[in-house]
This record gives sequence, structure tokens and C-alpha cells, in this order.
Amino acid sequence: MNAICRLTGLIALEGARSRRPTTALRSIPPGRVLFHAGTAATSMYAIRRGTVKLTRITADGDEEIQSFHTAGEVLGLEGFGHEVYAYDAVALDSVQYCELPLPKMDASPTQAPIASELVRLLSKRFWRGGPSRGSIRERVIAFLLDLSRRRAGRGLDGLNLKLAMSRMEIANFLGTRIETVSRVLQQLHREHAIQIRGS
Amino acid sequence: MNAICRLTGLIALEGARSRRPTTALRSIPPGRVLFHAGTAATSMYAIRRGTVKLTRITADGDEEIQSFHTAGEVLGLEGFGHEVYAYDAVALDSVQYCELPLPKMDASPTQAPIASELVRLLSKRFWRGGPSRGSIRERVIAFLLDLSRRRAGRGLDGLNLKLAMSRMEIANFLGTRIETVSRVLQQLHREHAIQIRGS
DNA sequence: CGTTAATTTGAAAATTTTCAACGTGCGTGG
DNA sequence: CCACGCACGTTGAAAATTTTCAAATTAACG
Repeated sequence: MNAICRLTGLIALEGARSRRPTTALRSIPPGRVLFHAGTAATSMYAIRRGTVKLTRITADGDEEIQSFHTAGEVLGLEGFGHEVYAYDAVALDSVQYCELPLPKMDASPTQAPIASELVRLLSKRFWRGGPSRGSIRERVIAFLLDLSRRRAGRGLDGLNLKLAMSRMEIANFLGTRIETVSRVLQQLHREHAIQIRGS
Repeated sequence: MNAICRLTGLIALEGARSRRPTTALRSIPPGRVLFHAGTAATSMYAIRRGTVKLTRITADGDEEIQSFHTAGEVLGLEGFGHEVYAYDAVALDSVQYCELPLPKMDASPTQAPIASELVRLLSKRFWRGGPSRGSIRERVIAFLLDLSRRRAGRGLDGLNLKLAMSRMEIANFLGTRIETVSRVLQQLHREHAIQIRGS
């Protein structure tokens, strides 16, 4: 959250200077959209609570989930280079977030610190890859471990995950089928590698 | 190349101010490394000619190819947030590139345009995903189409590809086996969807 | 409760991997 | 120049994984 706080502060400063609204805390129910692919990228979105999926419709018309995000992550940065968002951002559960107006990157000196911070945030993404390769079993395990580590990284209990996404969405993300995900999960359960409670 | 030229110019300017070496055109043979994962990220690399793979060694000790890059692309930007490179950059053939010293992002006003340009470059990456999902056949096709489109995008003939990477490297990138890649390629060849010449 | 959506499970079909063999091009040393 | 070894690519066939299709269970919700 550190980087976001810095960034928020910087943008607030800039906003004050240019009389643009700075930030707003919002809350939306599951299924609702934070921003749509292709629409003008005017803000970035800092998640405070809940889980968001980034998703897009492929050329053949089906959904392709690109990533999942939770508290502490900032979405919508891809809009910079292209002026529009690259993905739909959809709330998977009840999501609380801050909308931070994207400063126009017009290379004015006052924005140097903002740009610098953005570069830092953007480049972080390259370190967290997409779904892993290998067998589906390995992909599912890597998926769970990633969720766990990200949770632990924020000081929470990484051993107790509440999956905000459906099997369908996990399968889509991992590039496999819902039945296969289910089977692997149950398999891991039987091996006592994990424990499944409720849905 | 437009963005790079702008960027190069900007960095040169900055370099003149701070008396740091600005840029250097280099050339390396296949197999040689532009930069190593984990080492201090001091420069970014603009490819002028040839093909480079970004690759890393996974926890279990095997190679994982993250992407392929050709003329007009800039590598090493991920170093910003972490001070070190995230991947090994390895030349697949004879590669010509420019090394551009990464300005320390210290938020000084003179660097605002540079940062702005970097943000633009970085965010572009989110629009070009990793390997596609679906069957291997689809992945191979998507891989070839991507190469073709990237070539065409630079004004070259997109119908005539010279694959700088081995079957092994394609397989690794697509998350499959060398034999499977070979079979799909031959299959496409038999269907007259593509034509394979030489190695 | 009753109805619907989501998940699990089973078994056959399809895809992909594995293992083994074969071919080809290329450079080295004889 | 030729033979040899070696890396790379191709091909075949059996084994393993994954998908598909169908049905059974379970969870969610009014």
C-alpha cells in the first residue's frame, strides 16, 4: 500500500494545482464493473477490499481472464499508453476501491514524481507473471500458492484462502476446463495437501 | 521506433547534463547475453536488429522463456521498480542493439519527459500478452500470427518469417513439447496453411 | 421448501506426452 | 574431400493427461 499512498498524495497535490477532483472511495457489489475495456482511461483504481478480475473478450467472442487482484493493487494503468483501458475490470465480490484520476502525462515538471511512481508500479507487474506452465495440477498449485503468498505478503493468513472466483473463472484463467480444476482440487484435498470448506 | 527515438533523444539530453555516457551501438553473436536476471539494472536495451529472448530459471531449475523480441522493442524496463533485471536477455541470432543508460528515477524535473515516455512504453506491454491459451494447435497458430503481425507492423513482409528460435524454444514458450510443435507445424504445412523452408 | 446454478464424479473420446528411432545439416579432424 | 559425431528436427506408437458428455450432488436463494 505504500506506493499507492505516495502516489495518491502526489496526485492529490497535482489535483489541487489543476482543480481536478482527486480521489473518491467507492463500493460496488459482485458482478459490477469498475471500468470497461476500450473506454477512455481517465482514472486508475486502487483496490481497498475484495477481488477484481481483469478480463477481455477474445476475437472469437469468449471471455479470457487475464488476472485477479485484491486489496493493495492498482488497476487501469495500461490505459496510459493507449488512452483506453485494455481490460474489463469486474468485481468478484463486494469491492471497495479508490478512483484516482489519471493525470494527463504531458511531461510537465510537476508530474515528474508521479510519473516516477507510476513507472515503479508498472514495472512491478512484470515480476508477477500470468498463469504458470506445466500440467494442470502444477498450474492449480501455482495458482493457490500465488494467492496464498499475495495474502501473506499483506500480513494476512496465507493458509486460509477464501476464493472469490468460481471454478469456471479459475479454469478460464488457467486455460483448462472446470471439471479438471475440480478434479485437481479434490485430488489435493484427498492427499491432505489442502482442505476444502464450503463452496 | 518513434518512441525510442524520442526517448533516446531525451536521455542523451539528460546524459549531457549529468556527464554520463549516453548511448552505444553494440553487436553480439547468437547465444550471448545482453543482461542477466538479478544484476543491477543500469541500462535499457533498444533492439535494432535480430531477435532476443527473455528467459528466467524457475525454482525447479529449468528455463522458462517469457517472450521474444525483435527490432524496435526496448528491454530491461522491468529493472526500474526493483533495481535489478527480472530476466536474462539472450540473443537468438546476431543482434544489434543500443544500450541506453537508465536514468536514476529521482523525480528531478528534468526527467519528467523521460518518465512520461517510459510509462508509455511500459504500458504498451500489457497489450501484448504472453502465449495464448487453448489447444497447442491454436497456440502455435497464435504464435506465428503474432510474429507475422509484429513484422508487418514494422512495414516488413509478414508472410515470410525467419524463425530465429529453435523448436525447443518455441515449445518452451508455448508450454508444450518440441515434438508437439513439430507435429503441428508439419500438419499446418500439409494443410497448405503454411510453407516450411529449410530449418 | 423448491428451483436453479454451481460443483463434483464417472467413463469414453481426444489430445498431448513420452520414449525410441530415424533423418539431415554442419563442422571437425583425419 | 570425406567420415564421423553431434545437435536439431521429424516421425511413429504406446502411455498419460485432459476434454467431453452425462449424470449425480451440493450449495444458493427466493
